[in-house]
Amino acid sequence: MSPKRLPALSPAETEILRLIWLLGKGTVQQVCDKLPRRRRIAYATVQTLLRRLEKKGYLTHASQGKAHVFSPAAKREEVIKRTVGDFVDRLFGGDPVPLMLHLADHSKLDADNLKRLKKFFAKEKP
Amino acid sequence: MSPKRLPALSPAETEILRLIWLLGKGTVQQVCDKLPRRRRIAYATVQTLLRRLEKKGYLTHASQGKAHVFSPAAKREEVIKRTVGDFVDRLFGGDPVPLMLHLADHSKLDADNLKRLKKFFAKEKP
DNA sequence: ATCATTATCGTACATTTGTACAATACGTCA
DNA sequence: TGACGTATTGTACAAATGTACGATAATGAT
Repeated sequence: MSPKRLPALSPAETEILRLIWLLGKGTVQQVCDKLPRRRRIAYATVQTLLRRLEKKGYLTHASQGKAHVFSPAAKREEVIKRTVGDFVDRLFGGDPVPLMLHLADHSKLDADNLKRLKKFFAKEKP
Repeated sequence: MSPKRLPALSPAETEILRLIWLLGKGTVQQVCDKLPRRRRIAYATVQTLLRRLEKKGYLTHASQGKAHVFSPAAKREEVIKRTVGDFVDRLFGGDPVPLMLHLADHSKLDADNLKRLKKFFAKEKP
């Protein structure tokens, strides 16, 4: 069967889920600590978002001592694909090319990344 | 002065705004007609979204006969930049490279677009 | 002028989202 | 084993979102 379509992620949920991916797994506290300074939200808020992510099927938790350790319950690659797909649909009508060109144009890419991208596209059949 | 930060776009609003960009300008009816079949929503709903986009500062309207003609009130390029930026922040922590690689990997690019991208990256300084 | 047509406006409303306090439970150390 | 410090739960709530009905107003044809 195809992986069932999970409910869409809200912006705030997306960011929290990203942090869990970054950590591999983590407690509320650990997620809080990873929050970028530009994005200060209360412990309790993070907790709610983690709960909601679990209810939606993106996370599971295991109790370790007093704390809950949340970990991914859906394949990151899949989630990314769907999320990016939805985004491209809404903003670009489903055509990824304008987005790629936009990113290429507006991102300050360091030499290293530039090389990776150059190589990637150089390798593609013409 | 820097262009003032408009309130964030909701997903549904984003799609409607895209259609206005596509049309250049248009009435509620015209926007409805451009809705992809995958996305059937009522006339009145489109109307509400257009009104909200206007209130937020993304659109203006001019009355032409009985109908309202909505047109962009913010520079598309700016809006795109901010919207994509927010998205990259939330899903990739601000690093555009994974998104670019993801897109390159998962999009079925036709020869033409591939060439554009190849050329783009080939041209960049090493 | 009147009627049918078609647009807009005002309003509504259930959900979701973002944010968080207060109360309770669980472990740990003395 | 009792107190202390965290962690979790339950609950709350205003604002935003998605969706749309009913009433009203403007237009064009007769």
